Amino acid sequence: MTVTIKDVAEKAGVSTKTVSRVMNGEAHVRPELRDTVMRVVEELGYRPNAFARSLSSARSYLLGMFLDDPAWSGYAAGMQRGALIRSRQRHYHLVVEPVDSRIEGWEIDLMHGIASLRLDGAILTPPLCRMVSLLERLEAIKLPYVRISPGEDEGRSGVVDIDEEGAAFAMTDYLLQLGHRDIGFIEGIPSHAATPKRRAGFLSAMHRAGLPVDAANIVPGDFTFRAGIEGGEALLGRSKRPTAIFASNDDMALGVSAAAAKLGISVPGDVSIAGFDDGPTARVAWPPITTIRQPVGDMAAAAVDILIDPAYREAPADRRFHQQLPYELIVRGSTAPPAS
Amino acid sequence: MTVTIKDVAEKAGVSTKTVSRVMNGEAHVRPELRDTVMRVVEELGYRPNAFARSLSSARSYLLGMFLDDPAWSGYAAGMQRGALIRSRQRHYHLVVEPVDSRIEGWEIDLMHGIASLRLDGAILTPPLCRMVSLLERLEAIKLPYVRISPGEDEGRSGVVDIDEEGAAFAMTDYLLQLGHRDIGFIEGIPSHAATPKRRAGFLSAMHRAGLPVDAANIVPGDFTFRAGIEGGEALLGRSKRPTAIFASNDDMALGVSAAAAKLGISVPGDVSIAGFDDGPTARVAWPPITTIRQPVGDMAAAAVDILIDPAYREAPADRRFHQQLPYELIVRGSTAPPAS
DNA sequence: GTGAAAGCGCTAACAG
DNA sequence: CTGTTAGCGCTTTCAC
Repeated sequence: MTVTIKDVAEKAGVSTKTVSRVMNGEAHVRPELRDTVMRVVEELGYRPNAFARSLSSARSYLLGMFLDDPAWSGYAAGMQRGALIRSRQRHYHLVVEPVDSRIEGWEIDLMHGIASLRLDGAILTPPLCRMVSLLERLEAIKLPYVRISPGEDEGRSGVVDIDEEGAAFAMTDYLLQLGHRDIGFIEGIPSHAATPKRRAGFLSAMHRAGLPVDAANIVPGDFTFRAGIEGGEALLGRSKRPTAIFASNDDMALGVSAAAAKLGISVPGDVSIAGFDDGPTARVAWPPITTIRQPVGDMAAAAVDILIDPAYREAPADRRFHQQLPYELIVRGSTAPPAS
Repeated sequence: MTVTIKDVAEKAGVSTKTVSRVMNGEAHVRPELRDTVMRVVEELGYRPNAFARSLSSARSYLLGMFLDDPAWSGYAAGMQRGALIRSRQRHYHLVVEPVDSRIEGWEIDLMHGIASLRLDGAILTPPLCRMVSLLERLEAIKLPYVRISPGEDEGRSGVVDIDEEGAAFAMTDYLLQLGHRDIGFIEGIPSHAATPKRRAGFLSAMHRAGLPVDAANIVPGDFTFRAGIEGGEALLGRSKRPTAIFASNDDMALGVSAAAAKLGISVPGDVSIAGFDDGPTARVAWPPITTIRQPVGDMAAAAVDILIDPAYREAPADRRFHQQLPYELIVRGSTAPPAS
């Protein structure tokens, strides 16, 4: 049989409540007693039963991460990894809930799943973090949540993001510094808040440089490699093609790179290519992709910290629960000055 | 307040035990009563509290997946995704436990983490599935586990894998069919069981074709892109270079591809490149990588099914709990007949 | 087929 | 500072 709190209490000659206090690091226990208890805990190899604990207290020590990413991209994987690791450090467990919002009834499914688990909080990743009906449901059951890069309605909950627009501006500016004037841009999927922001950053850098942006230089995309190929072919197939292409994420940048290879256009000799995210794929390309590093792991970890903070339930709108993490411009081999 | 079993029992005019029986799909309930109860459950939106249930019964409806993958490759992500989705279908939850076996004391940490959760079972992925001391610990606490591709000691538990050797043989054979005779091979990380098996498959295909394998044609690797670059440079930098290179996974194949690009060697014109796994990176390369599709998602799902099977606890060595899933040779653009 | 009573292992609330 | 008393919400006996 497994060791229970009673066994420990008995052997240590104290009440179960005292053991409980020690295990939870509460104050008001004499240091000597605490040591005695800890020793017995070690001896017996006692581990509190998480279910019993959750049943009698309000907390479950369980956090949820809701993910709607059919492609299961490096972005989602990195988020998960970051949240997982931090959760463990803080003695919480993470329950990842994959969601497919294309399927009718997904919200109800999701709510059912979490209703029985009594999560202490949830992390909402894009694009779920923008689905108001989901937010309302969570609020209705008073489940605290933190959104990652929602891009709007930021007072509604804790938020972790980066300065998407600033980052896109910085990348565009970098390309301009290299001497590029005719720059193509491939957009992300419209459901993500990052999409308009990255475009805005691109446009504002172009405008600030006094450069016109030909409408044909902005093509739609959806963050997939395939979209990058198609966008790349569209941009590079024109008679007067851009000397640089900024794709809204790395997978699309790789697609552009593939399109260039197909067309016999060299990178970065004939065309420079930039991505966004610095996901796992950006590094396994040749040439490696110049990109914006988005600290997805740290972002997820920050979300965990916010959720665990006891003060968060009281004041979810507090400024300190809105964290913007730094991005970084990573210059690799896919960008160079334009051919003269 | 949330709805409890009592509320349902009261409103339906039955005992809590009857509600419990209905919720658990037990026999011995009159159909009409069952319907009444179900209706009330719907009306009230009742969801059983997983903690209360786990506390009083033996089951937790929680499965663990232990992952030791510092690189957090597509392989691990795919496994996770497959297990996650199947777990939800079966009304279980999956608790992913990332592990870093390079850190002293990881086993104890892991055991602590799971002790409090009373998992119903665990999925062990490579290379954890080969760590005997871990297996012993799990057996000591009677936690059923299923191993993914352990490569040895297969009677010890349920196992899900593919025919690694056969797959490597098939790939090599395909390259031979194309006309290649001088084929380089890059090995995986030694801690994975797949590593010697893939090499064995390669060697046996070469031997069967009556071809000698120069020792210099087999270079070490560790499944990373970097190792692929290094291995590729080693193989392609030689005066008499191989006309094809078979890397033990996709990331390394991409590394070879990058090395070839650096050296000005065209793919597949001058050298053919093949990978293994068909992970997310294989498709975002140019040219796309010819590879072996390993159904990682299905493998993880199969592991979930085995763990949930009530018969598994009794007879973990039963043949039906050893499943070998089919692999598939995926021909893409990175392979072609050798230049004449 | 159905129900009553007794916990599962822990913590909250209150005493002392 | 420490202990006692009640449950948390469910399932398990074991009656009926």
